[in-house]
Amino acid sequence: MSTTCSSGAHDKHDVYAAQCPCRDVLDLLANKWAALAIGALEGGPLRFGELQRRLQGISPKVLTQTLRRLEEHGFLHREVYPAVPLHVEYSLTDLGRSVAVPLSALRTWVETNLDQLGV
Amino acid sequence: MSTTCSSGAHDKHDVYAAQCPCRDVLDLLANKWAALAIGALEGGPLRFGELQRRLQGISPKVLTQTLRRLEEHGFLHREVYPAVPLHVEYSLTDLGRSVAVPLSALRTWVETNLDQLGV
DNA sequence: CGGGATCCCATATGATACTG
DNA sequence: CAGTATCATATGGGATCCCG
Repeated sequence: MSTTCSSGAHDKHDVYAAQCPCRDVLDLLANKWAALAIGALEGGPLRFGELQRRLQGISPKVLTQTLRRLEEHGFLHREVYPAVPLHVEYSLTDLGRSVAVPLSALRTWVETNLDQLGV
Repeated sequence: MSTTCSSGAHDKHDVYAAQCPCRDVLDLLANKWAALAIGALEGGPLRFGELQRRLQGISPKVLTQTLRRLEEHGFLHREVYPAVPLHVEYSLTDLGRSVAVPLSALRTWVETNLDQLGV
């Protein structure tokens, strides 16, 4: 077994444990848009509209939801510049840059191995 | 920009493109159980019941759904041994073992950085 | 043992329109 | 510009029971 599957000792860091908070984090990252949003911010801060343009097909409502959840968990930072017209920038935190690494690896895997799949 | 965000040239391998099949694959992996199931099989073939015990909290219906989808996409193989009682084994294909790498990295990241998150 | 069949709900996702 | 408000839908997920 590669990962901890013992279940019983220290479930707190075992994604396979039912009540492990790890699962919440994994669920947060494992949705249709979170991984894409984080990846889009790897190149530097972006504004709401720029993000919406990059994440093709996302609606403003869903984009807001996604960004808010990621912000609550400390993956990204939201900076408001009070001006007219309004200016808001989203950027990765250290934690966000950290998780961006494995997420990028996954995205890259998909793009690279797409032809192996019957899609 | 780290990944391809140009959108216009070869969207076929750009997860950010709306109609890219990459997205379907990413969505397949990005659900509550798929990544866990693949990880559980990294140590070798497992039977249905064993999988259900490892993926704590999953119902038989959802486990079946998860396994079927992964099988359809070529990530794992389902082998039936006609005997009484019935014996069915699930194992990773080459493709499954391949994608298990980035997925493990993600799971490990979560388990490792859990304390950095307010959970 | 390994599911299939059902019923049901929560939530993620979506399309559109509107506003500070 | 950057969202919020609404309404609608899809589907993932869960619980239970049953069957070969």
